[in-house]
Amino acid sequence: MFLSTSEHGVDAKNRVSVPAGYREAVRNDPCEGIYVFPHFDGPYLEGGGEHFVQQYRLDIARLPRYDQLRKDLEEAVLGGIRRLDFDSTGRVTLPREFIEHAGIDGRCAFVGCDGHFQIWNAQTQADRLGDIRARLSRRLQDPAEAARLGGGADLQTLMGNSETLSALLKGEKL
Amino acid sequence: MFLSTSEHGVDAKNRVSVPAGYREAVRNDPCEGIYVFPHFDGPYLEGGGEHFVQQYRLDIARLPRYDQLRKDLEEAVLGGIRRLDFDSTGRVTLPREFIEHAGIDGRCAFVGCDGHFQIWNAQTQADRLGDIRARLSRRLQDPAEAARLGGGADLQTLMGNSETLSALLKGEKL
DNA sequence: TTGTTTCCCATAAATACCCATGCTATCCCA
DNA sequence: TGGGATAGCATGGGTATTTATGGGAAACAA
Repeated sequence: MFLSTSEHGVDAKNRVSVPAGYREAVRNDPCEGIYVFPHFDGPYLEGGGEHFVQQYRLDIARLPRYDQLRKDLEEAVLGGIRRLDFDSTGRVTLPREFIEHAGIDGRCAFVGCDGHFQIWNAQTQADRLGDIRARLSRRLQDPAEAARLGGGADLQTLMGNSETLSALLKGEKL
Repeated sequence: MFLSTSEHGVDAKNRVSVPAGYREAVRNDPCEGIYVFPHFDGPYLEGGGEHFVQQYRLDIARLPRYDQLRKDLEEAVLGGIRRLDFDSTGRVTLPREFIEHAGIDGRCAFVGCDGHFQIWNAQTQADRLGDIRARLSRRLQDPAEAARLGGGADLQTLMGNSETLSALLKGEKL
């Protein structure tokens, strides 16, 4: 999966090398490339492999057909997604509107988030990181917030407490 | 499937290039073209390939024979659909009434929504996108709304990502 | 005719493809 | 342990191909 952050240059043709580890993560996908869209939540792009798109399609398909949230997601997410194919050296070309949305000028940062990744203007991302760390530090001092993060139960405990997991372990289907 | 948004010019003969990726998506259909109709939900057209039409036929066929909803859908959807064939360079000619319905003047935007796509007046679509993003961003800050969209990772996802968990769920011991 | 549609060709811009270079971390052997 | 060889990665730039789009000739309908 997608892990770690790395910074890359974006050349005059809007090409950028996708981190080798990310390419490795999508090696078994049917197509040689990544799916990316301008995120609605801020000046950054979100992307991933086949599985990443499937997850959005699934989430959207679960909503009622004429639900406003569904229609919005279809247009903003599915309508925004573009498949970016790797060239022979593992680069992709960013569409101009993506570059504008993320305010990328020369350098960008890939931030791995397990099942997906983000692409930021390199400087913006670097600045954000400090704020994010400070916020986390502050928030997790609140026991209630800390508890949301797993509450201290490890897998063993979960297995003992969860009927679903127990069922699974007995070979039943979800 | 149909993904991504792209803007194209509509010339004096009402011709417009269908995005290459969309043509690719219907390559295996029996006919060289797309099916389009003026949507009842707003000033835009909706279209797709063979599969798109079949889906509507199925949905409608499932309704009782003399149901008003069925009759309306038959007339508005099935009656509105036209097959637009590609010319040798991948363009289609939009019927006059389609152009009027969508208020297209010079430029239009194709918005891919997975199984189908929409065609908007380019400016209208650009303006809407800003609103949609803002609405989504706002809505998904509400934990209740966010939860509708899948919430935390489900077990299947976790299983796909973690060898340890997969092993666990298959009954192996830690 | 006159207006409309279909087919064909021309061109410009955007995109994909190819090969070359420099950097760095790693390995191997003295 | 040091230093050169090596492999993988990031990056630069030239060329070919595809795509979008404009316009004209031929076929068709009113």
